[in-house]
Amino acid sequence: MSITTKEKAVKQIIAVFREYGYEGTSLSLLSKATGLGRSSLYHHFPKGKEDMAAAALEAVLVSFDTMVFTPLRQKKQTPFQRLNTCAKGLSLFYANGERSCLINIFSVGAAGKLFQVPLEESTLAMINMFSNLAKEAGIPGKIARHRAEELVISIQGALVLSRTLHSKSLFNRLVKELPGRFLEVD
Amino acid sequence: MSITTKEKAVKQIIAVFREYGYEGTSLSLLSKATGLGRSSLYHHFPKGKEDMAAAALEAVLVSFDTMVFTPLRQKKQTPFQRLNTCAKGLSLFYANGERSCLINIFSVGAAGKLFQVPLEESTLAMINMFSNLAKEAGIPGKIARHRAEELVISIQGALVLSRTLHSKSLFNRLVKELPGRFLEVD
DNA sequence: GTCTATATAGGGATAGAC
DNA sequence: GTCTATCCCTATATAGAC
Repeated sequence: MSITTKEKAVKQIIAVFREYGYEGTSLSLLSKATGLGRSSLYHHFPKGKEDMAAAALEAVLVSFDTMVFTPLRQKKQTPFQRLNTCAKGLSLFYANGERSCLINIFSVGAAGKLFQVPLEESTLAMINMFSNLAKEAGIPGKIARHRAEELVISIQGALVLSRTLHSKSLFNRLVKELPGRFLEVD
Repeated sequence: MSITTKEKAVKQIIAVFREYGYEGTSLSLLSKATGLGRSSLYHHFPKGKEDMAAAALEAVLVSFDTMVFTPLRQKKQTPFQRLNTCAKGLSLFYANGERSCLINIFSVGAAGKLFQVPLEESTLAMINMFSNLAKEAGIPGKIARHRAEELVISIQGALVLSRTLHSKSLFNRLVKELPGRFLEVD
Protein backbone atom coordinates (compact mmCIF):
# COMPACT_ATOMS: atom_id res chain seq x y z
CA MET A 1 0.00 0.00 0.00
CA SER A 2 1.45 3.35 -1.01
CA ILE A 3 1.84 6.15 1.45
CA THR A 4 -1.00 8.15 -0.05
CA THR A 5 -3.24 5.09 -0.02
CA LYS A 6 -2.51 4.72 3.67
CA GLU A 7 -3.29 8.37 4.18
CA LYS A 8 -6.66 7.83 2.53
CA ALA A 9 -7.29 4.84 4.75
CA VAL A 10 -6.49 6.92 7.82
CA LYS A 11 -8.98 9.55 6.65
CA GLN A 12 -11.71 6.94 6.49
CA ILE A 13 -10.65 5.59 9.87
CA ILE A 14 -10.90 9.05 11.39
CA ALA A 15 -14.44 9.43 10.08
CA VAL A 16 -15.51 6.16 11.70
CA PHE A 17 -14.00 6.99 15.10
CA ARG A 18 -15.56 10.45 15.01
CA GLU A 19 -19.01 9.03 14.40
CA TYR A 20 -19.00 5.90 16.57
CA GLY A 21 -16.49 6.72 19.30
CA TYR A 22 -13.61 4.48 20.29
CA GLU A 23 -15.61 1.65 21.79
CA GLY A 24 -18.40 1.89 19.26
CA THR A 25 -15.94 1.42 16.43
CA SER A 26 -15.39 -2.20 15.40
CA LEU A 27 -12.86 -3.69 13.02
CA SER A 28 -15.76 -4.59 10.74
CA LEU A 29 -16.74 -0.92 10.48
CA LEU A 30 -13.13 0.02 9.84
CA SER A 31 -12.79 -2.73 7.27
CA LYS A 32 -15.90 -1.55 5.45
CA ALA A 33 -14.85 2.11 5.57
CA THR A 34 -11.33 1.49 4.26
CA GLY A 35 -12.19 -1.30 1.85
CA LEU A 36 -9.46 -3.43 3.46
CA GLY A 37 -9.98 -6.82 5.03
CA ARG A 38 -9.61 -7.16 8.76
CA SER A 39 -6.28 -8.93 8.38
CA SER A 40 -4.96 -6.27 6.03
CA LEU A 41 -5.68 -3.71 8.68
CA TYR A 42 -3.53 -5.66 11.11
CA HIS A 43 -0.73 -5.66 8.57
CA HIS A 44 -0.65 -1.86 8.63
CA PHE A 45 -1.66 -1.41 12.24
CA PRO A 46 -0.17 -4.34 14.21
CA LYS A 47 -1.92 -3.52 17.46
CA GLY A 48 -5.25 -3.27 15.65
CA LYS A 49 -7.84 -0.85 16.86
CA GLU A 50 -5.54 0.86 19.33
CA ASP A 51 -2.97 1.56 16.61
CA MET A 52 -5.64 2.84 14.25
CA ALA A 53 -7.03 5.16 16.89
CA ALA A 54 -3.51 6.43 17.60
CA ALA A 55 -2.91 7.02 13.88
CA ALA A 56 -6.27 8.77 13.60
CA LEU A 57 -5.55 11.03 16.55
CA GLU A 58 -2.08 11.89 15.28
CA ALA A 59 -3.33 12.67 11.78
CA VAL A 60 -6.13 14.80 13.17
CA LEU A 61 -3.71 16.80 15.30
CA VAL A 62 -1.39 17.38 12.35
CA SER A 63 -4.33 18.46 10.21
CA PHE A 64 -5.56 20.78 12.96
CA ASP A 65 -2.14 22.36 13.23
CA THR A 66 -2.08 22.99 9.49
CA MET A 67 -5.58 24.35 9.16
CA VAL A 68 -6.01 26.23 12.43
CA PHE A 69 -2.63 26.96 13.99
CA THR A 70 -0.59 27.81 10.90
CA PRO A 71 -2.61 30.98 10.22
CA LEU A 72 -1.93 32.09 13.79
CA ARG A 73 1.81 31.91 13.18
CA GLN A 74 1.88 34.35 10.22
CA LYS A 75 3.79 37.06 11.99
CA LYS A 76 3.57 39.43 9.04
CA GLN A 77 -0.17 39.71 9.48
CA THR A 78 -2.03 41.49 12.24
CA PRO A 79 -3.49 39.32 15.00
CA PHE A 80 -6.96 40.14 13.70
CA GLN A 81 -6.11 39.04 10.17
CA ARG A 82 -4.59 35.83 11.48
CA LEU A 83 -7.64 35.13 13.59
CA ASN A 84 -9.85 35.59 10.57
CA THR A 85 -7.96 32.96 8.60
CA CYS A 86 -7.85 30.72 11.65
CA ALA A 87 -11.62 30.97 12.01
CA LYS A 88 -12.07 29.87 8.41
CA GLY A 89 -9.77 26.95 9.15
CA LEU A 90 -11.92 25.98 12.12
CA SER A 91 -15.06 25.96 9.97
CA LEU A 92 -13.37 23.78 7.41
CA PHE A 93 -11.78 21.45 9.93
CA TYR A 94 -15.03 20.80 11.80
CA ALA A 95 -17.21 21.04 8.68
CA ASN A 96 -19.25 23.86 10.22
CA GLY A 97 -19.70 21.87 13.39
CA GLU A 98 -20.91 18.69 11.73
CA ARG A 99 -17.76 16.81 12.65
CA SER A 100 -17.03 15.88 16.24
CA CYS A 101 -13.72 16.64 17.89
CA LEU A 102 -11.67 13.49 18.49
CA ILE A 103 -10.26 15.09 21.64
CA ASN A 104 -13.75 14.98 23.12
CA ILE A 105 -14.69 11.64 21.58
CA PHE A 106 -11.54 9.91 22.81
CA SER A 107 -11.69 11.40 26.30
CA VAL A 108 -14.22 8.78 27.44
CA GLY A 109 -13.73 5.24 28.73
CA ALA A 110 -10.80 3.08 27.68
CA ALA A 111 -9.60 5.57 25.05
CA GLY A 112 -9.50 8.28 27.71
CA LYS A 113 -6.85 6.31 29.58
CA LEU A 114 -4.98 5.15 26.46
CA PHE A 115 -4.66 8.66 25.06
CA GLN A 116 -4.68 10.64 28.26
CA VAL A 117 -1.33 12.33 27.57
CA PRO A 118 -1.86 13.46 23.95
CA LEU A 119 -5.42 14.57 24.74
CA GLU A 120 -4.24 16.74 27.58
CA GLU A 121 -1.28 18.08 25.62
CA SER A 122 -3.32 18.98 22.57
CA THR A 123 -5.92 20.74 24.68
CA LEU A 124 -3.18 22.76 26.34
CA ALA A 125 -1.60 23.45 22.95
CA MET A 126 -4.86 24.98 21.73
CA ILE A 127 -5.09 27.17 24.79
CA ASN A 128 -1.46 28.27 24.44
CA MET A 129 -1.78 29.12 20.74
CA PHE A 130 -4.75 31.41 21.31
CA SER A 131 -3.28 32.81 24.47
CA ASN A 132 -0.06 33.78 22.69
CA LEU A 133 -1.99 35.49 19.92
CA ALA A 134 -3.92 37.55 22.44
CA LYS A 135 -0.69 38.55 24.13
CA GLU A 136 0.77 39.62 20.78
CA ALA A 137 -2.32 41.76 20.33
CA GLY A 138 -1.45 43.57 23.54
CA ILE A 139 -3.79 41.80 25.93
CA PRO A 140 -2.23 41.25 29.37
CA GLY A 141 -1.01 37.69 29.96
CA LYS A 142 -3.50 36.64 32.56
CA ILE A 143 -6.48 37.94 30.63
CA ALA A 144 -5.08 36.48 27.42
CA ARG A 145 -4.91 33.03 28.91
CA HIS A 146 -8.36 33.39 30.48
CA ARG A 147 -9.82 34.31 27.12
CA ALA A 148 -8.02 31.51 25.32
CA GLU A 149 -9.41 29.00 27.80
CA GLU A 150 -12.90 30.34 27.25
CA LEU A 151 -12.48 30.12 23.51
CA VAL A 152 -11.43 26.49 23.60
CA ILE A 153 -14.32 25.80 25.97
CA SER A 154 -16.69 27.48 23.52
CA ILE A 155 -15.39 25.48 20.57
CA GLN A 156 -15.80 22.18 22.38
CA GLY A 157 -19.19 23.17 23.76
CA ALA A 158 -20.48 24.37 20.41
CA LEU A 159 -19.47 21.05 18.87
CA VAL A 160 -21.42 19.20 21.55
CA LEU A 161 -24.51 21.30 20.93
CA SER A 162 -24.18 20.95 17.17
CA ARG A 163 -24.35 17.21 17.70
CA THR A 164 -27.33 17.19 20.04
CA LEU A 165 -29.31 19.89 18.24
CA HIS A 166 -28.40 18.69 14.75
CA SER A 167 -27.79 22.26 13.76
CA LYS A 168 -24.74 24.09 12.53
CA SER A 169 -26.03 27.52 13.51
CA LEU A 170 -24.44 27.83 16.96
CA PHE A 171 -21.05 26.68 15.74
CA ASN A 172 -21.23 28.95 12.71
CA ARG A 173 -22.14 31.91 14.86
CA LEU A 174 -19.28 31.21 17.24
CA VAL A 175 -16.80 31.14 14.38
CA LYS A 176 -18.29 34.24 12.82
CA GLU A 177 -18.08 36.25 16.01
CA LEU A 178 -14.72 34.82 17.03
CA PRO A 179 -12.29 37.28 15.42
CA GLY A 180 -14.12 40.36 16.62
CA ARG A 181 -14.76 39.17 20.13
CA PHE A 182 -11.53 37.45 21.00
CA LEU A 183 -9.39 40.55 20.65
CA GLU A 184 -11.84 43.19 21.80
CA VAL A 185 -10.80 45.50 24.62
CA ASP A 186 -13.35 45.95 27.36
CA MET B 1 -36.29 -5.19 44.94
CA SER B 2 -37.76 -2.15 46.67
CA ILE B 3 -38.16 1.13 44.88
CA THR B 4 -35.33 2.77 46.79
CA THR B 5 -33.08 -0.19 46.06
CA LYS B 6 -33.82 0.25 42.38
CA GLU B 7 -33.04 3.93 42.70
CA LYS B 8 -29.68 3.04 44.16
CA ALA B 9 -29.06 0.64 41.31
CA VAL B 10 -29.87 3.36 38.79
CA LYS B 11 -27.40 5.65 40.52
CA GLN B 12 -24.66 3.08 40.07
CA ILE B 13 -25.73 2.53 36.47
CA ILE B 14 -25.49 6.25 35.79
CA ALA B 15 -21.95 6.32 37.14
CA VAL B 16 -20.89 3.51 34.81
CA PHE B 17 -22.41 5.07 31.69
CA ARG B 18 -20.86 8.43 32.55
CA GLU B 19 -17.41 6.92 32.81
CA TYR B 20 -17.41 4.37 30.00
CA GLY B 21 -19.93 5.77 27.53
CA TYR B 22 -22.81 3.80 26.07
CA GLU B 23 -20.80 1.38 23.95
CA GLY B 24 -18.00 1.07 26.47
CA THR B 25 -20.45 -0.04 29.14
CA SER B 26 -20.97 -3.81 29.31
CA LEU B 27 -23.50 -5.82 31.26
CA SER B 28 -20.58 -7.18 33.27
CA LEU B 29 -19.63 -3.68 34.38
CA LEU B 30 -23.24 -2.90 35.22
CA SER B 31 -23.57 -6.18 37.08
CA LYS B 32 -20.46 -5.44 39.11
CA ALA B 33 -21.51 -1.85 39.84
CA THR B 34 -25.02 -2.75 40.98
CA GLY B 35 -24.15 -6.00 42.68
CA LEU B 36 -26.87 -7.75 40.66
CA GLY B 37 -26.36 -10.69 38.34
CA ARG B 38 -26.79 -10.17 34.62
CA SER B 39 -30.14 -11.97 34.65
CA SER B 40 -31.40 -9.92 37.57
CA LEU B 41 -30.69 -6.81 35.56
CA TYR B 42 -32.88 -8.18 32.78
CA HIS B 43 -35.67 -8.73 35.27
CA HIS B 44 -35.73 -5.02 36.05
CA PHE B 45 -34.74 -3.77 32.63
CA PRO B 46 -36.26 -6.17 30.07
CA LYS B 47 -34.52 -4.65 27.08
CA GLY B 48 -31.17 -4.83 28.86
CA LYS B 49 -28.58 -2.19 28.22
CA GLU B 50 -30.88 0.04 26.20
CA ASP B 51 -33.43 0.10 29.03
CA MET B 52 -30.76 0.82 31.59
CA ALA B 53 -29.38 3.68 29.55
CA ALA B 54 -32.89 5.08 29.16
CA ALA B 55 -33.48 4.81 32.91
CA ALA B 56 -30.13 6.46 33.58
CA LEU B 57 -30.87 9.33 31.22
CA GLU B 58 -34.33 9.87 32.64
CA ALA B 59 -33.07 9.85 36.23
CA VAL B 60 -30.29 12.24 35.34
CA LEU B 61 -32.71 14.67 33.74
CA VAL B 62 -35.03 14.55 36.75
CA SER B 63 -32.10 15.14 39.06
CA PHE B 64 -30.87 18.01 36.91
CA ASP B 65 -34.30 19.60 37.00
CA THR B 66 -34.36 19.37 40.78
CA MET B 67 -30.86 20.65 41.42
CA VAL B 68 -30.45 23.21 38.65
CA PHE B 69 -33.84 24.27 37.28
CA THR B 70 -35.87 24.39 40.48
CA PRO B 71 -33.86 27.32 41.86
CA LEU B 72 -34.55 29.22 38.64
CA ARG B 73 -38.30 28.90 39.19
CA GLN B 74 -38.34 30.60 42.62
CA LYS B 75 -40.28 33.63 41.49
CA LYS B 76 -40.07 35.27 44.88
CA GLN B 77 -36.33 35.64 44.53
CA THR B 78 -34.49 38.02 42.24
CA PRO B 79 -33.02 36.55 39.06
CA PHE B 80 -29.55 37.05 40.52
CA GLN B 81 -30.39 35.19 43.71
CA ARG B 82 -31.91 32.35 41.71
CA LEU B 83 -28.85 32.15 39.49
CA ASN B 84 -26.64 31.93 42.55
CA THR B 85 -28.50 28.92 43.87
CA CYS B 86 -28.63 27.42 40.40
CA ALA B 87 -24.85 27.76 40.10
CA LYS B 88 -24.40 25.89 43.37
CA GLY B 89 -26.68 23.19 41.98
CA LEU B 90 -24.52 22.92 38.88
CA SER B 91 -21.39 22.42 40.97
CA LEU B 92 -23.07 19.72 42.97
CA PHE B 93 -24.65 18.00 40.00
CA TYR B 94 -21.41 17.80 38.03
CA ALA B 95 -19.22 17.33 41.13
CA ASN B 96 -17.19 20.45 40.26
CA GLY B 97 -16.74 19.21 36.72
CA GLU B 98 -15.51 15.75 37.62
CA ARG B 99 -18.67 14.10 36.31
CA SER B 100 -19.39 14.00 32.60
CA CYS B 101 -22.70 15.10 31.17
CA LEU B 102 -24.75 12.17 29.86
CA ILE B 103 -26.16 14.43 27.15
CA ASN B 104 -22.68 14.67 25.70
CA ILE B 105 -21.72 11.07 26.42
CA PHE B 106 -24.88 9.65 24.84
CA SER B 107 -24.73 11.88 21.77
CA VAL B 108 -22.19 9.60 20.08
CA GLY B 109 -22.68 6.46 18.02
CA ALA B 110 -25.60 4.09 18.57
CA ALA B 111 -26.82 5.92 21.67
CA GLY B 112 -26.92 9.16 19.70
CA LYS B 113 -29.56 7.66 17.45
CA LEU B 114 -31.43 5.82 20.21
CA PHE B 115 -31.75 8.91 22.38
CA GLN B 116 -31.75 11.58 19.71
CA VAL B 117 -35.10 13.06 20.76
CA PRO B 118 -34.57 13.34 24.54
CA LEU B 119 -31.01 14.61 24.02
CA GLU B 120 -32.20 17.37 21.74
CA GLU B 121 -35.16 18.21 23.94
CA SER B 122 -33.14 18.41 27.11
CA THR B 123 -30.52 20.61 25.47
CA LEU B 124 -33.28 22.94 24.30
CA ALA B 125 -34.85 22.85 27.75
CA MET B 126 -31.60 24.07 29.28
CA ILE B 127 -31.39 26.90 26.80
CA ASN B 128 -35.00 27.87 27.38
CA MET B 129 -34.71 27.88 31.17
CA PHE B 130 -31.73 30.23 31.14
CA SER B 131 -33.21 32.32 28.38
CA ASN B 132 -36.43 32.84 30.32
CA LEU B 133 -34.51 33.88 33.39
CA ALA B 134 -32.57 36.47 31.42
CA LYS B 135 -35.82 37.82 29.99
CA GLU B 136 -37.29 38.10 33.47
CA ALA B 137 -34.22 40.10 34.41
CA GLY B 138 -35.10 42.57 31.68
CA ILE B 139 -32.75 41.40 28.96
CA PRO B 140 -34.30 41.62 25.48
CA GLY B 141 -35.51 38.29 24.10
CA LYS B 142 -33.01 37.87 21.33
CA ILE B 143 -30.03 38.71 23.51
CA ALA B 144 -31.42 36.56 26.31
CA ARG B 145 -31.57 33.51 24.08
CA HIS B 146 -28.14 34.25 22.66
CA ARG B 147 -26.68 34.40 26.12
CA ALA B 148 -28.47 31.25 27.25
CA GLU B 149 -27.07 29.39 24.27
CA GLU B 150 -23.57 30.57 25.11
CA LEU B 151 -24.00 29.52 28.72
CA VAL B 152 -25.03 25.98 27.81
CA ILE B 153 -22.14 25.86 25.34
CA SER B 154 -19.79 26.96 28.10
CA ILE B 155 -21.08 24.35 30.53
CA GLN B 156 -20.65 21.53 28.03
CA GLY B 157 -17.27 22.82 26.90
CA ALA B 158 -15.99 23.24 30.44
CA LEU B 159 -16.97 19.66 31.20
CA VAL B 160 -15.02 18.46 28.17
CA LEU B 161 -11.94 20.38 29.24
CA SER B 162 -12.27 19.20 32.83
CA ARG B 163 -12.09 15.66 31.47
CA THR B 164 -9.11 16.18 29.19
CA LEU B 165 -7.14 18.43 31.55
CA HIS B 166 -8.04 16.46 34.69
CA SER B 167 -8.65 19.71 36.45
CA LYS B 168 -11.71 21.22 38.06
CA SER B 169 -10.44 24.77 37.87
CA LEU B 170 -12.02 25.85 34.58
CA PHE B 171 -15.41 24.44 35.51
CA ASN B 172 -15.24 25.97 38.96
CA ARG B 173 -14.35 29.36 37.53
CA LEU B 174 -17.21 29.19 35.06
CA VAL B 175 -19.67 28.47 37.84
CA LYS B 176 -18.20 31.14 40.07
CA GLU B 177 -18.42 33.83 37.39
CA LEU B 178 -21.77 32.65 36.08
CA PRO B 179 -24.23 34.67 38.21
CA GLY B 180 -22.41 37.95 37.73
CA ARG B 181 -21.75 37.59 34.02
CA PHE B 182 -24.98 36.08 32.79
CA LEU B 183 -27.14 39.00 33.83
CA GLU B 184 -24.69 41.86 33.32
CA VAL B 185 -25.76 44.74 31.07
CA ASP B 186 -23.21 45.81 28.51
C1' DG C 1 0.13 -6.73 0.83
C1' DT C 2 -4.21 -8.98 0.79
C1' DC C 3 -6.88 -12.76 1.41
C1' DT C 4 -9.45 -17.12 3.90
C1' DA C 5 -9.78 -19.63 7.82
C1' DT C 6 -9.79 -19.99 12.47
C1' DA C 7 -8.88 -19.39 17.52
C1' DT C 8 -10.57 -17.39 21.66
C1' DA C 9 -12.87 -14.26 24.44
C1' DG C 10 -16.60 -11.41 25.65
C1' DG C 11 -20.79 -9.28 24.26
C1' DG C 12 -26.05 -9.38 24.79
C1' DA C 13 -29.82 -12.12 25.80
C1' DT C 14 -33.01 -16.08 27.45
C1' DA C 15 -34.75 -20.34 30.02
C1' DG C 16 -35.70 -22.24 33.93
C1' DA C 17 -34.40 -23.69 38.87
C1' DC C 18 -34.84 -21.89 43.37
C1' DG D 1 -36.43 -11.38 42.58
C1' DT D 2 -32.11 -13.63 42.03
C1' DC D 3 -29.43 -17.18 40.56
C1' DT D 4 -26.88 -20.83 37.16
C1' DA D 5 -26.50 -22.45 32.81
C1' DT D 6 -26.58 -21.81 28.20
C1' DC D 7 -27.16 -19.89 23.43
C1' DC D 8 -25.77 -17.22 19.72
C1' DC D 9 -23.41 -13.59 17.92
C1' DT D 10 -19.80 -10.41 17.22
C1' DA D 11 -15.42 -8.77 18.71
C1' DT D 12 -10.39 -8.90 18.53
C1' DA D 13 -6.57 -11.23 17.01
C1' DT D 14 -3.54 -14.64 14.61
C1' DA D 15 -1.77 -18.16 11.18
C1' DG D 16 -0.73 -19.17 6.92
C1' DA D 17 -1.97 -19.50 1.79
C1' DC D 18 -1.47 -16.80 -2.30
